[in-house]
Amino acid sequence: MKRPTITDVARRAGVAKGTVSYALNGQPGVSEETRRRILAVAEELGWRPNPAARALSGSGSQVIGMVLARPAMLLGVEPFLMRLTSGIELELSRSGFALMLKVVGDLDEEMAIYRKWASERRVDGLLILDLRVQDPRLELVEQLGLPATVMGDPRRHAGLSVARKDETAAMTSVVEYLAALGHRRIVHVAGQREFLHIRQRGRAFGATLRRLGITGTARTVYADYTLERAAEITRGLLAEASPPTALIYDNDVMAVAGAGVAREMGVDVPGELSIVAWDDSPLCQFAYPPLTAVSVDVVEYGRAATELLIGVIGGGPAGEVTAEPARLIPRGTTARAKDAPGRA
Amino acid sequence: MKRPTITDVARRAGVAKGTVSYALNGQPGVSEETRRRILAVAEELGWRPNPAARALSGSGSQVIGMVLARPAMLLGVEPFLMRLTSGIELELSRSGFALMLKVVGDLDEEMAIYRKWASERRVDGLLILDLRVQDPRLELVEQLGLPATVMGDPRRHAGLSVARKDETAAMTSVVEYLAALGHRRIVHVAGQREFLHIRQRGRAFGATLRRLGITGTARTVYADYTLERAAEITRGLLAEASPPTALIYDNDVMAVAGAGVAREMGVDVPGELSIVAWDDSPLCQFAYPPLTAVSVDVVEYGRAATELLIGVIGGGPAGEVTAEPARLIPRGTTARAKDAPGRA
DNA sequence: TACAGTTACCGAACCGGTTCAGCACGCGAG
DNA sequence: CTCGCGTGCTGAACCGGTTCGGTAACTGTA
Repeated sequence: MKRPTITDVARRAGVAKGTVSYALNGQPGVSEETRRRILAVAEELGWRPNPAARALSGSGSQVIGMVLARPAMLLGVEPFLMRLTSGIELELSRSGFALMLKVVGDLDEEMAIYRKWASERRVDGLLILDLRVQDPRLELVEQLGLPATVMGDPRRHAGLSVARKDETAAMTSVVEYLAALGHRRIVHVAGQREFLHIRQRGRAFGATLRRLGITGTARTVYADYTLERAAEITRGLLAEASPPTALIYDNDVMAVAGAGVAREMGVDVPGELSIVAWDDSPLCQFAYPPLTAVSVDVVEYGRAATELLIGVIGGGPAGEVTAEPARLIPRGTTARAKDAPGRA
Repeated sequence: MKRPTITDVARRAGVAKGTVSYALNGQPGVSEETRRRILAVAEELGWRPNPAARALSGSGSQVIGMVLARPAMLLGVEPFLMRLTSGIELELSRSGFALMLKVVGDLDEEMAIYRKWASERRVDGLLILDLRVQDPRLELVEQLGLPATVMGDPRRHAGLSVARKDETAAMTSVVEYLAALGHRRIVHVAGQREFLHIRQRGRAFGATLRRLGITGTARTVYADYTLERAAEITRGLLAEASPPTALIYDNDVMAVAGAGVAREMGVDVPGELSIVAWDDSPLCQFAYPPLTAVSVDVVEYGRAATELLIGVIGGGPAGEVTAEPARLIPRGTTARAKDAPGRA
């Protein structure tokens, strides 16, 4: 009834343990015939490797780790994460790796987990999310010697792999789109300013406006990703003497909340106010009116990042990938600005 | 530079490996003085246990597993999952366990993972989600001998722990609430009929209606949790000759989609149509109008289920917990039925 | 004082793999 | 025929813990 070990296979096949190990791992030093026989016996006995034993004798644990450092309240509202996870799993399944997930409250706890995992050899590599502007994790991880893929676009990345996403190009296209609709008073209701990708969007937002010669009301306001703040900010903006005619929200749920506030205040969307949501999701499609959204193939992004990581764990060099450019999907929340000058 | 092992600690403390092991695990057979000395040395050297070594010599892996069998499309739209995970982590952190997460496409793959994990001793226990009406997983898991907590309310549970949630009481209170508002034409737009909790809600829905003497239009319609179906169904219902005056959705995102459809069709919410969402979330609060919702403390539910599991892994008997009763939180999407008879 | 029982510790086996040194054998070259 | 070398396999050490049998020293009892 007990699970067969490599010793059982060896005995049954009439060879030494070591030989079985070589055969099962496709290493040289075993004749083709013996290898076939060993594989047949292993199959027959239903042998499965014991990851603990493997991990103990130097091989990795076949596990990659991912830590989410977000207040519990914020976790639920992000479809992004689950879709990313789907993508990660896609790649993990092919390579037989498993995913260790940890949810913590802040960056310090996250780094404590990295230290723990490293010292316990719990994971072979890390996926690093939610890059900060000055991110202490990169240095730590490099110092710990753990392979990692950084998801985002860091300036310095200390020999780690990077899965980039071009926030700048995406934001530029959004602003250009709104500008082409005649919007001049545009506000970017952003997520937490600590996040690098948010900062990058903010910069691109400002830069594009300047390039297009749009000045004045246009600005970025940081909302820390909570819906409370997003609603509050939107309320404030719409109550201004000369309110914005277009709002860009850094995620879909904030956008829904924002649209709600507009409606509550009697501001017509998209008649008087255009809204763009970042990160398209089913919610965007089925809200009313359906939200114009910036769509990124998050699943593929997660998959590619994981592929990169597995490559490094396998001994390859650190690499880079860049996610496919985001696409702006116009739906029902964007329209020509009410006060737009007629087409030139 | 290498990480200290138990042997290093033993040498440094001048005792045998075995003694160190006993001391570090708080087992008897070591004098108080020696124990203190060993602990001091371990601390000084920064010793950390190697989980692989522990797992290899009989102890568990200190990991619990959770498999999500849902089509990738459905994953993103469920705040429920992330909040549940927060609760799970709460308990795992105290006990030093880690969470292994796997996302698969269907129940067969899920069971394959269970077999794999069991044979590889990857996990010490399982959290089983999304209970089906006839759920083949329960038997499998019992057969594999893996401790598990079943989240839901199964008829038979084969010696496994159960974390119950009283769907019946919750649904009953929702129906009573709507009935008290004068609603007679109520439809329950349900999730997938395969899920046991959905079925339980459906039954409770019907039973309560019968008890209250409400018959006719009232019924449950299964929407499979996709927003497409939910929107489509809502559209169909509202187009009927005698459309429902109240809709109960099995999750918050379907409810938002439903409210959108109503608006699109010119049906006033809550004037002409009341809407209740299951699983309260920030989205419910900040949608407009804010959604009346059934609120469950999902975080605590996850925590309690995990506590139960850890108990069983620690050798305790299988147990049961029941989540705190759901609370109905009236917000802006429910009102007195338009055609309600005056108060008696 | 002799003996049994306890306490505190030692030493070794063991978990299930990986890896390396070494050995036997066969084959081609000289 | 002998030497040298590559091939194919063996046996053992090793990874870092846990656990168990054994034993020396100490304690209590008759």
